[in-house]
Amino acid sequence: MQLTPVTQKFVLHWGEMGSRWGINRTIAQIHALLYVSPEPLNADQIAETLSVARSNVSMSLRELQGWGIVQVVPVLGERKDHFTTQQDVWEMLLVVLDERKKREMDPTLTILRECVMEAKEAGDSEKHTAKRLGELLQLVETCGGWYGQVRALPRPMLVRFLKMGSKLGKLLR
Amino acid sequence: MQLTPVTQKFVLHWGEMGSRWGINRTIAQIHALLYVSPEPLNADQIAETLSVARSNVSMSLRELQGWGIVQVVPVLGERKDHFTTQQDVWEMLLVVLDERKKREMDPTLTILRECVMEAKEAGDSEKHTAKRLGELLQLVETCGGWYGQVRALPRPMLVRFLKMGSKLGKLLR
DNA sequence: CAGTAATTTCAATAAAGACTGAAATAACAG
DNA sequence: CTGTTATTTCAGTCTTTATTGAAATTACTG
Repeated sequence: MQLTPVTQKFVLHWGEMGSRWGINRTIAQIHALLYVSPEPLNADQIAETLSVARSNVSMSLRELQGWGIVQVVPVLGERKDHFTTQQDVWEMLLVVLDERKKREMDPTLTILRECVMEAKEAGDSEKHTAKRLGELLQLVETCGGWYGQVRALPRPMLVRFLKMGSKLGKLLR
Repeated sequence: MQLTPVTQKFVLHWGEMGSRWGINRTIAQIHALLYVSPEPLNADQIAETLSVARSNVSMSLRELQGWGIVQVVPVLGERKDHFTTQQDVWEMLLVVLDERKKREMDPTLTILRECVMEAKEAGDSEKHTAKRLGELLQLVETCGGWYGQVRALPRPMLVRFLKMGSKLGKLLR
């Protein structure tokens, strides 16, 4: 397996972006590779193509499966596991957002609620803190609630909604 | 300067979240500290409170200023620089989103466009790649365009829009 | 059941990233 | 100017995170 120039460019960039968003570079590269690959790949092919250790690929694939964006597919006449990623980009985006919401936003909500409670109990000395954290909490809650609504839209409507863009202003009056 | 339990809890959590999103832990902690502080703080106070080196604080503050969410404020009768962060959480969110769009989304758009072009030029052999990257490009463009629209809404309308949530479904029919 | 292939685990190592402190520079006061 | 205070820079060090490869485990095949 040999990367074409285009694929290589994309894979490298995707890895770079991943690492800026707190995702391990190699994991992001594997994801990119699977995304553009016309066929499912097995772990050895991935390792060879990206020049990383087989064991690293194994762990990374597991991680990606944990995120729900990579899955094993059986390939006829092949004994090794083969892997693909979500082909529908919208679905992929939503799955990632769901997961990050669960992993980062929800715990943040919990902590913020606790902090606001505790700050209120502490009385005057923490009045300012309570106010600030309360505002932050509200923001996170609002965004979370909004996402929940959007998430529940049937796909075509969601896409329509996002493409609508320019009509937003009018719509809201 | 001594952190209260509530503040400490918040600062630590914020630092943790930061690092999951590709933002240096200390930088995120400083931001959190400034956010809840009733008054602007100088670099020495920050260093002492968070137990990090003065020089580290200096670099981190510079980074935060680069992101546009921390600024210097003059304090009467004080010679040292004092720092605050955006008090309005919505403004803060938008500033961060703008910046990440500029730093990560825009370059990604550029690369994707180039890749799609090159893949098309390469003919049949890259047909599949062209299709995949084209779909991804479309997604990123759609999201970017939508954000631009939302970003342009006057603040109150933006908040109203996000709080509306539940009416979204009906609205779109 | 062997025997072989595939995968995973994990201790050791390497690489990347973050932090410090000493020294340089800049800003100010008298 | 000169002395003092404040800030920044950056080479070296430390910490964390990522990666490897050998060994163990698991999954198949005949």
